[in-house]
Amino acid sequence: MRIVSLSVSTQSNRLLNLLRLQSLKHFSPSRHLSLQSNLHQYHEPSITQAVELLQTPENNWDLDQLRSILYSDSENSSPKRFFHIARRLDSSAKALKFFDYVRENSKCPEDLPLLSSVFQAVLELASREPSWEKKVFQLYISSQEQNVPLTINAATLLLGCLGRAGMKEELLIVFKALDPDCKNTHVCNRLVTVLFNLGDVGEALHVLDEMLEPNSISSPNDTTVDVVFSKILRRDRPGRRFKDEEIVGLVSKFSEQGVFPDTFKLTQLITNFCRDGKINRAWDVLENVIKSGGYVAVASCNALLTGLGRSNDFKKMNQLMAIMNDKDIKPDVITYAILINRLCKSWRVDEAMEVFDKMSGEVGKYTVEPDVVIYNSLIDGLCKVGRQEEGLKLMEQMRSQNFCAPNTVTYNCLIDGFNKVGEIERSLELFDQMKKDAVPPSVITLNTLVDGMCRHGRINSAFQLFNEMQKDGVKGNAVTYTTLITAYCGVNNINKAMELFDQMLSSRCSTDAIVYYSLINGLSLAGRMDDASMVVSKLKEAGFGMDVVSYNVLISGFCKKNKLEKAHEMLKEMEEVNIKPDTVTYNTLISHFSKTGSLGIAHKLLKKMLKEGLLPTVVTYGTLIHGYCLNDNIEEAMNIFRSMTSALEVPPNTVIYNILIDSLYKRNEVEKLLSLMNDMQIKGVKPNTTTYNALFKCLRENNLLNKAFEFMDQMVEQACNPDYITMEVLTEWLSAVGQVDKLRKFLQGYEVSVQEKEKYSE
DNA sequence: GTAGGGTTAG
Repeated sequence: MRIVSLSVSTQSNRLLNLLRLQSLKHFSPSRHLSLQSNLHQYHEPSITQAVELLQTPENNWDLDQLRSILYSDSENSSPKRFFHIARRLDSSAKALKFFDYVRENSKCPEDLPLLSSVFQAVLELASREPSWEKKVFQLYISSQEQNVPLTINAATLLLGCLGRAGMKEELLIVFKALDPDCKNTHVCNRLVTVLFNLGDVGEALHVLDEMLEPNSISSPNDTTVDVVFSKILRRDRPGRRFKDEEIVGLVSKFSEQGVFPDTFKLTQLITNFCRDGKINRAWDVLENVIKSGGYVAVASCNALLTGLGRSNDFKKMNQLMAIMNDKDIKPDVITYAILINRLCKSWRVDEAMEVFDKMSGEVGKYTVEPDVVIYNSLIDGLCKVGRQEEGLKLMEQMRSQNFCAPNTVTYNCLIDGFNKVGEIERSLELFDQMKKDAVPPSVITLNTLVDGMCRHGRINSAFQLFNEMQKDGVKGNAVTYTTLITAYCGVNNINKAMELFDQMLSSRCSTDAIVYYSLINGLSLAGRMDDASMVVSKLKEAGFGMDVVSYNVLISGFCKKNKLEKAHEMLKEMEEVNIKPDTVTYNTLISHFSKTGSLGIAHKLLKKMLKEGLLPTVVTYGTLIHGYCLNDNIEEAMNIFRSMTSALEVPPNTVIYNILIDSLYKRNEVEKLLSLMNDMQIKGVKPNTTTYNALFKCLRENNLLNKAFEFMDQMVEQACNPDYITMEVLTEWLSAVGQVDKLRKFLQGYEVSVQEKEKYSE
């Protein structure tokens, strides 16, 4: 029955047949029983007759008739015929009786192939009967006792059965006892498959090693490669994972023998290595296959290009493109998309445009037609470097090409581009055009517009747009809420931020940790620590975790409110959830203790920080210097200032100078202050408005008018804008001494630059 | 291929 069903050409049967045909190549013809050849021959009346005879109870067998059917001529008593008779019996018990009959009527050793064939049929039948697990191995033992060798197919079947039954020990016994010429590729493939299924990767690799020996009769074929790489790629399979070097080693050894993973598996291997950041391994795999002359599709190269692109390795990308060119692997639209995208992401838009031009071969005709993705990458790239107008031109070019109409992403990129240069009106125009163009806006369109408006002070309009778009069916998400919450916190509208947060929680909008972090930050900066703590609880209830930055934010907030026990609680919690305090954590604490006069504790913290392997930064020094200044110990502050530059090579910045300069002004030490101003100039640290404010106050105290004029000129020269404090100090002082003219000239110095600034921002 | 936050010193 099964033979008939095999000839039915359903797809799965065709596949089965293909597999069988493939393994045929490696069969020793004398042993192999082909199910393919001359099927009809085994349905001839004599076979049916024999089967009918053998189906009757053994004591009813018509022995004469049987003998005449089976042994009348030598052509009749072939292994193939015997096999097909045995296989059509309805139980292994009946087949076994037949086996005994043949054994009694056969001459040894000439008739051994007959016995082997009948035994294969016995095994096949037994493997489909209840309690096959026990039967199959027992049958094997008895065949061994009778010195009947296994056919290749019997061996394969047996290995499969023992594997399925989980009988690993028996499996290896059977394999080791096989005749050497029976251990061919087909059988070894089955063993390897079975060992993989049992999770014994080590033993499977051992078998593979033997297969890979030179001149092995079981040299690997396509099935071997398929089995091995299927296992490697399916990481959920039982048994240990393959080591990277094992994978690369197998590819290389298979390649040497001229067998290769198929395109799909090769690409998967490369993708997986790249995803794990092991790009060199991916490279080795592809290189091995290419060098050994295996077929490599462009998809596999694209996988590697993606990996190389992610690590910005343009050198290797070019190298790969050269190899592809050499091996005549034609780049496709994906290849170009990868190159163009990576170049754009690295701000190398002109080179990206060059690649884009290269895609077109003959004039006006593309060798590879660019697609929407490529256009969008380029438009985004152009916008990110401030070339919005060129981006718009590309969008027009898209319209003139078939099947390449601008889509939502195209518009999103351009809208973001105009946002980034502050041209919100043009962003909104594009948004209108989008509607006319029947390009549907997405939540990203919404978020991009909301972000642009918020960043340019139009928070309420942004909120309005959000509501309108919700009505039009574009629902906001966690990103929308983050943007709005951050913006409202930024203008100190904490209540509105909290309101939005509650709205988000009560709507069924998806949330993530970032929304919570944003609000925690806003609340902490506003000093609303109880609210901040409440949001932290909600974050945890929602199943999210805190990160080091958020802990720092809270610690800073608690310190400023002088709630040290709360800050300490946070530190304890960090330890519990295994988040190590970082430099900012230490800086925050050191700053607090410096300011409150506990410089001893501040130094202890500094020591601990160093012990943890964290290097002090300019901020660390700044906090300590500020601490000593506040505690009226400017000498020690200066000591630290000097040591930071000499010993540890942390260059001071404007803030450091401002701390010292402000302190010197308050102590009215004008000489030292001026010498620091000089020091700044030597070190190339630019003073800012805060610096000049302290300086002018000090100069006024000491009535050093000419010095003030000098620095007023310098301030104009450096385009450092005065603020209301500068104006207050200078106005009071200069009008008191009748030098309003100088003040007027000072302000005139800014007029040009102020106008220029406005021109730029237009 | 497109969107969000980010702490510490003046």
